[in-house]
Amino acid sequence: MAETGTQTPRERYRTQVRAEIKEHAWEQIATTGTSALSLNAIAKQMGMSGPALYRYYANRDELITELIRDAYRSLADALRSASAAGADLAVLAHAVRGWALEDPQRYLLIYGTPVPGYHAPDDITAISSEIMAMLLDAGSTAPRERPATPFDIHLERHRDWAGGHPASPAVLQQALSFWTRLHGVLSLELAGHFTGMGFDPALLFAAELDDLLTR
Amino acid sequence: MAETGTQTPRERYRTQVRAEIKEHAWEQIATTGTSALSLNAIAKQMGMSGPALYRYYANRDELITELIRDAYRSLADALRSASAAGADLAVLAHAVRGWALEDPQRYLLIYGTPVPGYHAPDDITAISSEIMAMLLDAGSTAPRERPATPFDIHLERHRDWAGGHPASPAVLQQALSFWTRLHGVLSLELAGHFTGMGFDPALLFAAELDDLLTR
DNA sequence: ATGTGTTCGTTAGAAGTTATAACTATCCGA
DNA sequence: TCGGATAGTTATAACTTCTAACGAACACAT
Repeated sequence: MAETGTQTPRERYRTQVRAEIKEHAWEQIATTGTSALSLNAIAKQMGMSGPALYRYYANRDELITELIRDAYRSLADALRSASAAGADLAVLAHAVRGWALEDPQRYLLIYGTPVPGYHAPDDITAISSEIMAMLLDAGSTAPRERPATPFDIHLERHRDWAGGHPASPAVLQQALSFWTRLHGVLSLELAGHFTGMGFDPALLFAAELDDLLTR
Repeated sequence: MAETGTQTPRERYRTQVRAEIKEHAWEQIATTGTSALSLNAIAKQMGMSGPALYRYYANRDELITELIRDAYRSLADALRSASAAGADLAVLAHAVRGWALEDPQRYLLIYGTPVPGYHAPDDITAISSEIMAMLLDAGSTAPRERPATPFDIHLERHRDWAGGHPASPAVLQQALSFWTRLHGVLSLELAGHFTGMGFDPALLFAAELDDLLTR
């Protein structure tokens, strides 16, 4: 991002082509899903022969990993700008939902069915931690008061994932429930499991969120 | 299932081969995921040439659809036998969880990322409805009493998906939350998003369930 | 018992895919 | 202006799904 001015022409061209490849990849993913992503098809769309693309991405996995990274970054950005505006968990929830509906396949690329054996590189899990930290921050502005649950006690002893965040176990639990509940509604909605049922998924989403926050 | 005695030898052989194909398919899915399922590889494993398999399944989609159908049936069976033993929602929840952990890819085949444009045939959605009905039955044995929520009012007017089940809106909502919450925890767990975080997903699952039932 | 038609499995092949190797052309910096 | 790095090409291998054409096996009726 910085240092663009000191790039050589070749470097500039290279990053530009890589970006264009990703754009075509996103288009293709949005319409046909990630499993049907074809490097060959992208190359043709860009007017070059298949193998030329391997100058820019070593293989299909590397491209997809880059897309996953970008997707995580995009989600983190959305949450960060909401957080910067002083958002509480309710606002963050609708930020997540809006981001997911904007491009369902992008959401599913992150939180959908993974290929067995795939392990995200460390920098991606770092973004994931950053997202978690934002949830914990938002939950800490109005921490819940309630009697300790068995899971609270468990979390007291297993809070490494919070990365030293000084949230109470109740807030830790709230962040986890926030994540799993919103994902529960969102992923079933995006996967089409509610189509034809008649009710409005947005209201179920709101109900689940409300139940969590007014606990 | 019935009429096995009146099957011709050819019919018997055919259903037997189809079953064997599915067994190999499940093996392959469990290790490499559904996206990497290869009809060719299955044929080789069975000692026959690739195209021979097309006598039994018209194409890859038809085989996968059959696997989805079997998975739904298996889940419905698990819930039905638990229900028959007089299970409440808590027991059903652990039945679902046990069933999912038994074969994660089988769960994800049903509830994971779908291929855009795929529509399940009617008999599969019928099984899905049957599962929903069992949740409503279980929730009706000890119906929740509580003030009506906005979502309750919405459900009052959009309850077609319940298929004429006489459950109160509160129970309808409970069944939906049951579904989405358990799926939220389970799918993230099965997708590996909790690995390395340290806490026990079973306890988060239990906490989410408890929160729903003691509401 | 002997046709006979259905069904099964084969090989051949088309049209894709990912990915590598080898070659050429282009570009950019020294 | 020259020369090495880089970009793109074609050819090829090894896959995939799936169709077509053929032969062989089998079950059933006469």
